[in-house]
Amino acid sequence: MALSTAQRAATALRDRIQAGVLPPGSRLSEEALGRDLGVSRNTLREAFRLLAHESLVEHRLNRGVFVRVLDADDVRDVYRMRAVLEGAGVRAAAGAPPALRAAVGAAVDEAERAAAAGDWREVGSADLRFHRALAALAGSARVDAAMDRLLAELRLAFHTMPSPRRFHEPFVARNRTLAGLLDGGDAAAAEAELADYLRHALRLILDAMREADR
Amino acid sequence: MALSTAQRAATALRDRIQAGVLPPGSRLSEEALGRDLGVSRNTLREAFRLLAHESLVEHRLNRGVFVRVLDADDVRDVYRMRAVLEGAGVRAAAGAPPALRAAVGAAVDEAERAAAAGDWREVGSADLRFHRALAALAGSARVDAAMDRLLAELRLAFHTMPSPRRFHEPFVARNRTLAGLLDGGDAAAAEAELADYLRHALRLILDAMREADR
DNA sequence: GGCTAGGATATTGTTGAACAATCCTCAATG
DNA sequence: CATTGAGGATTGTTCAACAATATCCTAGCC
Repeated sequence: MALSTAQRAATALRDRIQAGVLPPGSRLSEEALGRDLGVSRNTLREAFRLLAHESLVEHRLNRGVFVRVLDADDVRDVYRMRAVLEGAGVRAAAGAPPALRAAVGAAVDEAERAAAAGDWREVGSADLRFHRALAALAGSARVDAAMDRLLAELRLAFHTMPSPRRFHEPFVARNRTLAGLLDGGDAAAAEAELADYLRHALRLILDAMREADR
Repeated sequence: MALSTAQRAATALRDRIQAGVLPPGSRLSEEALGRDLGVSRNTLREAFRLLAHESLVEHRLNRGVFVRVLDADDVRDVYRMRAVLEGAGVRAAAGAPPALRAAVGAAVDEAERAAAAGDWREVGSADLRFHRALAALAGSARVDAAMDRLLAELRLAFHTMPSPRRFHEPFVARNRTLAGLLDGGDAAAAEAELADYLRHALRLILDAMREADR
């Protein structure tokens, strides 16, 4: 037992949330979930704190914990922060270790392979890996951790996307373009491409959210 | 009672940590602290989770929680992340709302007043406010939150600084310089000044840490 | 003397039950 | 229709107990 019971309960909940079994807005009843997962209320509460730390869940005093709901403002802010972290990575690309630079290209390769196979779910996660690799170029553990939290949050919003293909397909080519600019050492162009990419992706998500609201 | 018992316990512990009553490395005994604060072990554990979220405290399975100890690598990484967040703020300064830009200047004013009065502790916290205001120029709630966590972590390292004056005095003038460059709209110069400022501050802290290790 | 094994001790991890405090529902009232 | 209040459900907190794990000390060995 390398992990505590609370950590295992948190993992079980995290899986259910990201699989969509517990959709955003759901209230997580301590009694029902505790019975379901076979842990006591106190332990479940510790698990809740862990998930709250990851912003997957929101704790409201005396009202319980709820699966996080991202509104349009949240999504806009997530993209602002993405621009900060990924932008830092892109600017640091020239001086970054070869291993980190290679990870960027590898993620693009995987996305292209998955796209060719029509596996859009895998395209999505390769896309996340690509952008995580961009931020990692900054060479900071804290930037990496912040990026991970950010992407976990973003995954919540992806649940409202109707067609994974329509959302991910346009970005495979853009990722390739961006990786090419980085390899070529054209930092300014890479930064501009990244900024435009993020604007584009943000617009698609916001459109989908407006759509889903009706 | 707007705050939960756990939150109040966390506040009490946070105060003791930042006041140096509980120095980095201290083990926080559940029983002793629970008796001391008048809360149960379960509630204290919830408070621990909150502080762990702020990186003030570290939870090791089956060994308890300890006041966080920053080593040299941690401090270097904190400054890498500061460069990312504050750099983003500086680059966004031109387009930032007037209220946010005014906050930058106000923090410098306060630091100068405190320096004139010889209150070096207040100079230190005005300095933190200044840099928080820089990051805030990015206009992102998530950047603000990340910056707050970062500065809370950094405060832990400040405890090893022998002379607050020697550490804070040189930076009052540099902050003024930086604010001037921002007001003048010279973004590139401001960015360069920020980078050099951070290098300078990092070096002072690392020197002090090496000193303290003997 | 120094090292290892093993057990006593202390601390954390987890549980279940109990009660207090708070929120939500919904019917009765004006 | 808005308000109020009782009742029920859920969270907040405590307590006591036991299990699991780490730490420390001692005895025995080389």
